[in-house]
Amino acid sequence: MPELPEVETVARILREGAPNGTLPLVGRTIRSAKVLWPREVASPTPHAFARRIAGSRVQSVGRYGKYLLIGLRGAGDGADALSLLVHLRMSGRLEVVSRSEAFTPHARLVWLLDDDLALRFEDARKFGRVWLVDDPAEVIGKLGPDAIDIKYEEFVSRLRTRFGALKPLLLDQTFIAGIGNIYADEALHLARLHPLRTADSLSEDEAVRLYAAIRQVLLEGIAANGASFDWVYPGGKFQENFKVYGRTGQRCPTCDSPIRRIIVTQRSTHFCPVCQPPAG
DNA sequence: GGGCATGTTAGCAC
DNA sequence: TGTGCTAACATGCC
Repeated sequence: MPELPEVETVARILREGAPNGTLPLVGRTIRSAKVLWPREVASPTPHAFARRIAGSRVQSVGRYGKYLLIGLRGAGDGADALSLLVHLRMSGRLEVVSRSEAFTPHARLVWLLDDDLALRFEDARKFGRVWLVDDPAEVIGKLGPDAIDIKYEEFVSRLRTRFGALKPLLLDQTFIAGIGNIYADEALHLARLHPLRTADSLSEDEAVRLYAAIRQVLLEGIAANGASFDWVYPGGKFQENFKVYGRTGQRCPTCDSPIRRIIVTQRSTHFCPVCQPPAG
């Protein structure tokens, strides 16, 4: 499921709960951690991870790029601040559930909470990762600015140091953090830029369009609670607004031309050949 | 069975 | 150093 808008939606639900009765995670005490698939614990060792997190209390839930940042206060006096970071990768889901619902077939980690609740990390494809660190920068320190927070001046100054194609650039989390394959394609279409245009070829006007398009598609995605269109993740509505992603051969909503699909750096890339002409 | 999948990383070449 | 290509991670759906 997870690009910036989907991760933001998960963070909001963990912070505030959800209308369907899902309770907030903030304020809960983590009694213990059950590691069902140790390879998803990136740091420290799974044993140390479980030992160190036990007894801590959830202070905050945030997001940076595609990472969930869960702020903890450790157990005991002189309690140290800890950060639990979760990356959902391709198929991760993180939800507060009742303890009786926690141990599903795809549950990879389960944190047992107070009041017979649990925080469940399901991940069919096992690509997800969790970290327990003193300082989030140990994990996210090399990421670029968050794609929602970045200001235009910084976006352009970073853009002007790059020379490669726009599609892989938008997916480069050290350039800008949070954009994935869907929102990259949607942003490039909205900006009327071909995915293989190079960063150094953009005019000032085109750079403005790209910046504005990124903001718009991400904010619309957040407003729609993200996108969901397969077996992985129910909930969001943004898939109903896709203009190009997954619409190969269908009509461009702007100009009625058939949407084309190409492969760029191993990723499916959808664009309108009329609205997004190649450089030339 | 083959092709596809919202992500990231390592190794390699230029 | 920047860029981009390939393979790998592991599983499930169509």
